[in-house]
Amino acid sequence: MPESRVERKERTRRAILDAALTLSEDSALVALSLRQVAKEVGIVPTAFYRHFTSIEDLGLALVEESLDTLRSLLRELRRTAGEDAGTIIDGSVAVLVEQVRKEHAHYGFIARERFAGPAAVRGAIARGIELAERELATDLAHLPGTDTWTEHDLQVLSALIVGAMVTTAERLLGTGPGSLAEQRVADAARTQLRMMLVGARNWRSGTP
Amino acid sequence: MPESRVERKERTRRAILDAALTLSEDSALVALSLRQVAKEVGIVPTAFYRHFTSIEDLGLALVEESLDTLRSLLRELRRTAGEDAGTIIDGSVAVLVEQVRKEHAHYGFIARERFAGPAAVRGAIARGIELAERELATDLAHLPGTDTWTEHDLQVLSALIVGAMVTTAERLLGTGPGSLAEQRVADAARTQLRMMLVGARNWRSGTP
DNA sequence: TGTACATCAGTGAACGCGCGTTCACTGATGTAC
DNA sequence: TGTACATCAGTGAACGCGCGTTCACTGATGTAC
Repeated sequence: MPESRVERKERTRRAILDAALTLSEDSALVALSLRQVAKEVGIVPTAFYRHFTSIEDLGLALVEESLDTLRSLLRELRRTAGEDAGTIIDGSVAVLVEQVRKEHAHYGFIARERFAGPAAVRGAIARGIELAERELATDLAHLPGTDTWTEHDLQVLSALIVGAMVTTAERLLGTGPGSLAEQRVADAARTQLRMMLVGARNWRSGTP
Repeated sequence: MPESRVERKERTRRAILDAALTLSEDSALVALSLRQVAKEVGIVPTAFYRHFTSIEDLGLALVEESLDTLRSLLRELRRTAGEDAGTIIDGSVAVLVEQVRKEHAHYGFIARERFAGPAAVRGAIARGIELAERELATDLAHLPGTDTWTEHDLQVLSALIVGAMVTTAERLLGTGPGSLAEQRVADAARTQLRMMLVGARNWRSGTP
């Protein structure tokens, strides 16, 4: 049974998105040209318009699917929780490494566009990270030992942890899968999370 | 006394660097064109070649002076140290806020090019941040209470602190000078440093 | 101090190139009867 | 099942535009004597 028209169209659309991710890999979305993308996909430049109204439109689609990937990471991280602190830490770092490996194109895209992208893209990424901070703050509030914490301190700790995870993800992007460097980054991340955990356990809100 | 030829040349060179920083502000170095820069400066495109051999050459000059700014921040931070922990934290955050305000163009440039820039630029920025991590690790080793720490743990804590400072600087870039948002970011940074300090004080290397 | 020459930052015309976008088209797939 | 028509992903020529780079130039500043 041959490919239907909609299947073929979807396949080309997917190829355009993948080509855009590949081509922007060692530069930025803003440096991408419609003709480059079309050439990489193997279609004529004008055929691009059957799938996207402009390069900006393509960029927004990439942001959306990259943020989807980010949201699925958050879901996966929460799914892993529930055990004791040490297990949560090891499990979370393992999930982070695995997800960054599996969707490295999306995470690379987010890292690149977070500050260098168009204003709309930067805003969307910032909101995605803020969402992660708020969700983590809520989770932290339900943990034992945080009943004396102010909401503000929970939010600040959450931002610290998310920031460390973002930095870890960015470092992972610079290492090869299964490499010694990757193991060192993952190991440092686990130690950092443990240090923050020790800090949190000994923290009393209101202490100067 | 009229401007000498070398003075005038230096002034134009400075104007080109400033125009490049301004024009790349809401996009990236890669999106900058020689003709745009020349127009902004008020010279004819070909006059650009009297000062730089290419846009890439201009980019490298911007990286160098941005990294100089980063190094002067590190020097300033170390100069402030020597007092008790609370004073060090308040002083460091104050210095960071002040420096990011004063040289926001350079810090913005670093934030943008850190992941989206050409490989040579990304490498230079990464080395600048690694240098900060190593220097801080050395400073931490000379502090009382860290004698039981392994070198590895000192390095990891250092990376955690530098990462939080980098994230703080990036957040400051998104706030207005003297704004409420700026105060909130500075306040969160102080609290985060205190939390990490509490973690460090209760940390024992080798603890699982 | 005055003159003759050298230097060189900035000019302006010209080039070939890749860009986004328009338009009329082709021909395979899908649908109505 | 067969035919006639509609849809629409992809084609190919053409356009005007901004780009980096070349080249010969101008005229003010600097230097040698």
